Amino acid sequence: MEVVRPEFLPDPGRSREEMEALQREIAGVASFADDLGFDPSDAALDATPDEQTGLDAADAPVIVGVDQAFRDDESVSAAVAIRDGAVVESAEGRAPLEIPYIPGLLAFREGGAIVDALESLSVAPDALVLDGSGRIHFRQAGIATHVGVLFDVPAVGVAKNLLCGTPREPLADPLPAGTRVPIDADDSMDAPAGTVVGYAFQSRQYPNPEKRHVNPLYVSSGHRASAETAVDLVAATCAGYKLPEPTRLADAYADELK
DNA sequence: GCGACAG
DNA sequence: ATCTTGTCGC
Repeated sequence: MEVVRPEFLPDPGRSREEMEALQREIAGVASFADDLGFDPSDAALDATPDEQTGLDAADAPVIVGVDQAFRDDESVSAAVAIRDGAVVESAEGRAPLEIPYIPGLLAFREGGAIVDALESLSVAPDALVLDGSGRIHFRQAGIATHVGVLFDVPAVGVAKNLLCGTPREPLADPLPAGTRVPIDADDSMDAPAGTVVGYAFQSRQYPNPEKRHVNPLYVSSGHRASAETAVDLVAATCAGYKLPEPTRLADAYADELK
């Protein structure tokens, strides 16, 4: 695929102020409304052809999971494309690590490798699933938003920890599988207070949560999807594990490359 | 000054 | 994210 907004490429050499200004600009052109072009349920891994309503495996949407691993002074990005639960293509990208990890500026540290990987992908993704936040970000432009806007493709962010925002209800330790708790914007964010910027989503849970439990995922829209649809897509691509399959596969491939 | 923060 | 074995619970 190809970058369609090169002016938004994450340049690690910019000053912090310039990076933040770019993120506000990106948030301005990002869309947090549904514009997927497919039904999230059709992204289910077990989308077996159904004579009545199902679609052919060849017509199922292509979901691309993206994740990074680090080796010495370089970032290695892995992009794994899945269609109907099967891997149709894998790509890798690399870029030198030029800046340290700074909360809120993750895209400027890892974005280069991600762009490198996605540019070498020959299939056209119907949606991207990235590790990190989308709209759950101080300036509503997390790494999922940044990458989604760069390529103008639907994107969702899946994080294991909450960067900012406030769960509408306190997150009980063992949340039942399937639970969705809205994440409201707080004072640290640009979004108007009360805006639902994402969801805490319990993708799976152990049989006896009282003894051992799984923490929820923090899902947010990156681009061209609503917060609800972002969760629907993640829920459809989970296969019994905490992380959605596209992410798990990209994670494993990135480690393999490293 | 203190707190708080994806990967 | 990464450094790392066993161990607990399912």
